[in-house]
Amino acid sequence: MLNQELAKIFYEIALYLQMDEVAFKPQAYERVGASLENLSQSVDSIYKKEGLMGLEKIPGVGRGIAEKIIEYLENGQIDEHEKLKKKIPVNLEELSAIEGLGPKSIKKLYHKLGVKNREDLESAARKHKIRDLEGFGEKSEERVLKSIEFLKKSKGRFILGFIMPAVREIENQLGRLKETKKIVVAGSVRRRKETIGDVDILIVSDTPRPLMDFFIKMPEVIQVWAHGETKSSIKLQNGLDIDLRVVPEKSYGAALNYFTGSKEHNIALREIAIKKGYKLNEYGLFGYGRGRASRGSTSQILKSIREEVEPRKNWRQIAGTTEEEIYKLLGLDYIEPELRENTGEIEAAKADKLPKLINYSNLQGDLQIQTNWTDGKNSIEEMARAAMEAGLNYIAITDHSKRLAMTGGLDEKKIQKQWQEIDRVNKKLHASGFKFHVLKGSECDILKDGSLDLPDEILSKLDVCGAAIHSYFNLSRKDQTERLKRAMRNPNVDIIFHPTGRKIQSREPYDLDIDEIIKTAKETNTILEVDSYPDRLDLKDEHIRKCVEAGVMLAIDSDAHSVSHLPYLEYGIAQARRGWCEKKDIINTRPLPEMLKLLKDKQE
DNA sequence: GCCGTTTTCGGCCCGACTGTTTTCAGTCG
Repeated sequence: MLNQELAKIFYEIALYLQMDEVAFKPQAYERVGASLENLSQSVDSIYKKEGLMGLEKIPGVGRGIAEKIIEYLENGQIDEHEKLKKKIPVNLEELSAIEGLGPKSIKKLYHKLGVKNREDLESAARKHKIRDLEGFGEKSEERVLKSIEFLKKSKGRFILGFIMPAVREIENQLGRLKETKKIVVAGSVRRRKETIGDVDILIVSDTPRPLMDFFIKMPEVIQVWAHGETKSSIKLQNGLDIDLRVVPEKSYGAALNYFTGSKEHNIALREIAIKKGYKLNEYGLFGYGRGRASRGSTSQILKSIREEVEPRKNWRQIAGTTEEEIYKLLGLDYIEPELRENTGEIEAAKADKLPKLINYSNLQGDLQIQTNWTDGKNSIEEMARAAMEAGLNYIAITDHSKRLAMTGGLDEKKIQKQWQEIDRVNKKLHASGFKFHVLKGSECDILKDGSLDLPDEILSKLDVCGAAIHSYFNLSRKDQTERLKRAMRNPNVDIIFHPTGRKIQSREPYDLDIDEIIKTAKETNTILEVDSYPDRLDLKDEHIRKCVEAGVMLAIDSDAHSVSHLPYLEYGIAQARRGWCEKKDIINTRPLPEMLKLLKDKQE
C-alpha cells in the first residue's frame, strides 16, 4: 500500500511540474511512479534492510527521490509535494481522470474559474463558463460533461475476464470485413492485465477508410472520440473505450509491438534502438544511412532528427513486419506480451534468461470446483463433463465446509455422502470409456485461530484438501499471518485457496506478510493457489513471481461455481504468465498420478 | 531528476488527432 501511496504522490508531482513546463523532471517522476507500482517489495522494508543505498537500487530512483521516499516514511508527507499542492490546490486525481484534461488545462481552469475538483468542473461546464476560455470551446465543454457522466457510473477500468467476451465480439465483427487482412487486440488486453482501461485494436489493411467508417457506426457505439485516416476512437454502450488503428503489412510487427506496450517497455526498447543507431516507432525499426546502420554517433543522429534535417530521407526500414525480427535486431530474445512491463524482462532477454512461460494449453486438471452441494449451480457430474469437454483430465470437487452455513457448507456426514456420489460419477464415466477422474476435495474453512473447520480424520481421507479464509478479514497483520501459517502446518492441508482474499475493485486483501507466507509454504510444502476467477486473480502476478523465485509450487484453479466459469482458467494462466511461471511451477500441469504424488500428505 | 556495454555531463521516445487555431498547443497512448 505504501508503494502505491508514494507512486500516487510522484505522479502528482509530475503533473504539477508539467503545468509549469518543467523539462524532463516530469518523466523522471512518472517513471518512478510506475516503478513503485510494479515493485514487489515495500519501500519500507527495503529502507529498513538496506537504507538509502537500497532505495537507490530501485529503477528510476536516484539520490533526490530516495531522499523524498525517506521523507515520506518519516513524516508521512513530502515537502515539495505539499508546496506544489498549496500553489495549485486541486484534486488532481479527480480532474486528470477526465477525458482530454491534462495538466495545462487543469491549471488554466483553476486560475481562471477556480475549478478545484470534479464538482466545480461540472458546475462550470453546466454554466457554459468553460467555452469562453482561451483554448477551450463548446466541444471541450461537452466532452468534459460526457466524461464526468461516465466516471460517475463506473470506476473507469474493467476487469479483464468480465469484459473479454465483449472485446472478442467486436474483434469478430471487424475481422469479418473484407478489408481486414489481419486483426489483433493489442494493448493491456494482449498483456492480459487484470484490469484494462481501454482496448487497442490493430488491423492490417490497404483500405482503412471503410474500416474506420464501419467502426464508428457500429450499433454499440455511443460516442465517437476521434475519427481519422488511420486512427479512430469510440466508446461503447457498456462504457468501454476502443481505439482502432490501421497499418500496412510492412509495419504490422512494429505497430503491434508499439500498441501492445507497456509504455515503459516501449521506451526501454527505443532507448536500446537509439544506442544501436536505430530509430523505433510504430512503423518499423529504421537504420540510418545506406548499408551501415550505425554511421554517425548517437548524438549526431539525434541532432539531425531534432533539427529535422531532411527528415526520414536517410532512414531505411530494417525491420517491422514481425515483432520477432525487431527484438532480434535489438539483440533481445522474443519477449511474450505478458512480460512487457519493464520489470526485468529486457535484461533477461538480453542475457538469454527469459522463462519458458506456461502455455495456455498446459493445464491437465482443476483443483477448485464448487457444485450444487453448496453454492455452485451444477451437479458433480455436470461439472465433470464440462471439464472433460474443456480438455481437462481431472477435477477436484471442493465444496465449502460447514462453517459457511450461508452456502450450505458440508459437515462430516454430508461430505462423506458426497464421496459416494463422486465414486458413482467416476464409475459411470469410466464405464463409458472416459479416462477422466473426479477427486474428493474440500474448500475447508480456516477458523479464526488457524485451525480447520473439519476434523483431521476427514481431511486425511480427501484426495485434495484446500483451505481458505472466509471470515475475520480484519485481524492484525501478525495474527492473520500466524493464522494462515498454522493452517499450512496442518499435514493434511495441500493447498491454500485464494491466499490474500482480495476482490478486484471491491475488497482489499486482508493484511498479510506475504513473504512470510511464501517462506512457510516452501517449508511445509504447501501449494499456493492462483485463483482464476476474474475479480480474484489471487495470488496476483507479483506474488506469483516471488513464489517462482522461492520455488513454491502453485496451482491454477477456476474456482468455478458453474460450468460457464471453467473458461476462467485462461485468466489464471495469464496471471501466472505475468508472474513468470513455467509449466513446471504449476502442479496441475502434471498428469494425475504425478500430481497426487506431489501433494503434502502423499509424500514419504 | 535519472542515467551511463562510449558518458559523472549532457542527454532525455514519438506520432496521431482534436479543437481552436491562422500555424499550433494540448492530450493520449
